[in-house]
Amino acid sequence: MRRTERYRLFIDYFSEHQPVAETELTYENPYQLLVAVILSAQCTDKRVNLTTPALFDRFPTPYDLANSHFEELQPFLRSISYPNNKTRHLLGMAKMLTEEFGGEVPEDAALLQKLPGVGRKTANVIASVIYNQPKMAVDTHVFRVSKRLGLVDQKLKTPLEVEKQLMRHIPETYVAVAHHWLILHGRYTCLARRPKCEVCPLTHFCRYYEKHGAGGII
DNA sequence: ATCCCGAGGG
DNA sequence: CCCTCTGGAT
Repeated sequence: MRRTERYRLFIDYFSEHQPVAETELTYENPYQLLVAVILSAQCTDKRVNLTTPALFDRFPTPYDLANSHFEELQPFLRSISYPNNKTRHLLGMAKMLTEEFGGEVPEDAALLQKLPGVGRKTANVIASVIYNQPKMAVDTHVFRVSKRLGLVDQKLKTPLEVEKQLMRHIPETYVAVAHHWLILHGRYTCLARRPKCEVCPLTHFCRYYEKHGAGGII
């Protein structure tokens, strides 16, 4: 099957069954989403959402965060992964945001990536969700699922390579929603360890299923 | 044991 | 390219 055909089947299915797909992180403004996405590295959204209410209550603006310090902030992040790194990231991010960007979250992905704790994936999420830019953030789910489905070469080794191939094939107007489709599919069906092929609606064009069959283990 | 909407540093 | 960070869920 040709690659363009896989994209058509993928988009057709989710357009029909999941026309609206958005992030599960809870946030009320760009600053809050930026913080939430930074915290979400190697951590479930559910756990981030348990952490952020107290955090946003104590630090409602980047200025509050910038005026804090490690010992005060770190306890808020104790129950998520990499609390020490993320404490440093948030403090550095807030400092740069307030000192260089007037407290506003920048729109440009290249500027976003200058912020401590913000890599390409996080920058693309912000640019896409907050500023409606056609950016594909490649996280662990997008990386795994797009390869399994055969949307990109299975041998690709970096998220950037996967991002480029996806962007080459997905129409701009579908990039944002397709990102969330890949996330949702990876989180609830195409699981990393034991994908639920028996209930997956995409097996008729999935390269992973074609190769491993039902119940195939990685 | 392996993974979770990664980033930074070597 | 690799490694480290590092809590919680399965």
